[in-house]
Amino acid sequence: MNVSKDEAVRSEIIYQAQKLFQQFGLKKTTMDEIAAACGKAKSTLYHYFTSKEEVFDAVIEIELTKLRKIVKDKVEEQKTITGKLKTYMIEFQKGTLSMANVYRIVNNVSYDKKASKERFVRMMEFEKSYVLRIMEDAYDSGECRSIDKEDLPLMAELLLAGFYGTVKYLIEKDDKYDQQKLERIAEIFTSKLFE
Amino acid sequence: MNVSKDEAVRSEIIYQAQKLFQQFGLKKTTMDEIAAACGKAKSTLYHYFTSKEEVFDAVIEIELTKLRKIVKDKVEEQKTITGKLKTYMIEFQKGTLSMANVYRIVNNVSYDKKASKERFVRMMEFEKSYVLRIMEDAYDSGECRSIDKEDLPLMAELLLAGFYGTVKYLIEKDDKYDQQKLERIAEIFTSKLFE
DNA sequence: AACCGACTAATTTAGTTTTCCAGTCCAAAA
DNA sequence: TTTTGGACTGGAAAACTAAATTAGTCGGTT
Repeated sequence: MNVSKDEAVRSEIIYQAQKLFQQFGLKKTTMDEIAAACGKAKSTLYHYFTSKEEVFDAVIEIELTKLRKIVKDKVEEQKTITGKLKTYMIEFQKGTLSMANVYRIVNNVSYDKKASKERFVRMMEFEKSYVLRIMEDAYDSGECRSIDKEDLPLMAELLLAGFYGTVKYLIEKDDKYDQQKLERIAEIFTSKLFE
Repeated sequence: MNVSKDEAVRSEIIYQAQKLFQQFGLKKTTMDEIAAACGKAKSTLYHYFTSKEEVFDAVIEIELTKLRKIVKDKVEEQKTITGKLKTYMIEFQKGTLSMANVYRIVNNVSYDKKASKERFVRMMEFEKSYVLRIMEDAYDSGECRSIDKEDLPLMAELLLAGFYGTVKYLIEKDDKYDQQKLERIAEIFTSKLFE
């Protein structure tokens, strides 16, 4: 055994699991199926992961890491705080739509409410800290002087919760997704809340 | 028969149903129980309402009417648009906490997802139009000139969806309800979004 | 016209059996 | 020694059934 081989197998399991979770979701994908897709026996999987949930979390982590990289690159192209925040919202939202597993976390599509909620909160904590850093950077370099620095954490929370609450409501109500409206909402949220 | 007698029976049914729905919810309250509480036979109820759902909707309507009256009185005490909007949010939210049936609609606690979502959307449409009127009045009397009048409907929607999305998220996360934080959120939402 | 009791059709619940699947164990292979 | 696979297990979920509830109807009574 060597470490890189070990890593390769792990990656293969995650890769195959991702495809299956993507299509069928956490509940309707079995460990036997993941093992079969890898050409291995189920018990082999348990040498690399302690549980099915852990496999799923690994898949989610990979997807989120990918998504966050994309979002980060786009955000960094922006110069102003409002440009950054607006870009963040639009790109993150766009990304969730193209990643079924992440979509399920963000929109609480699950069979295990408790676990799903925990994943959502964990993800949100990370996003909040990222948005907060964007805000603090802007604050430190002299933008948005009209806001108290100690209000920034609450502002970050409000921005995210408000934005996702709004998107969710609009999706529920309209039953269709409107890219332009989304941009308009992100615009209002950022410019009004933050300029 | 006379009309006022008819109305009295209707009211009695709604009143008894309200108490039962309050305690047990829509699903776990039976028409037999409502009838028994009224001292009438079940079939009598069907002279006044065509279905159990209709009784429930009547109860909701009564509760919402009461709540809206309270909110309206409080809002009218306020002079400024931000004062009005902040008061609206806080009072409406406070009201939902004291009315179990309204609470269930607002927070989507239900056994019938589709019906519950419809009730929620219907309620929100009404609230949106009320908030919009507050905004338009303020606009017409010269407040908030920095906003396009045609943006007001979207602003009303954002305010409500954002506020409720945020409150929901905070309740989920904190698992407890903080009156002061709620006020701070309403404050930021209104002052930042609207001042 | 307002009401009731008895009825029905349909849904819900409760109980049982069967199937499935996450996770373990042990032996064999590498 | 480390990795793997096949067989196994316990517990949970699915499928099915029988029994009980309950929304809504109807014919008759006051």
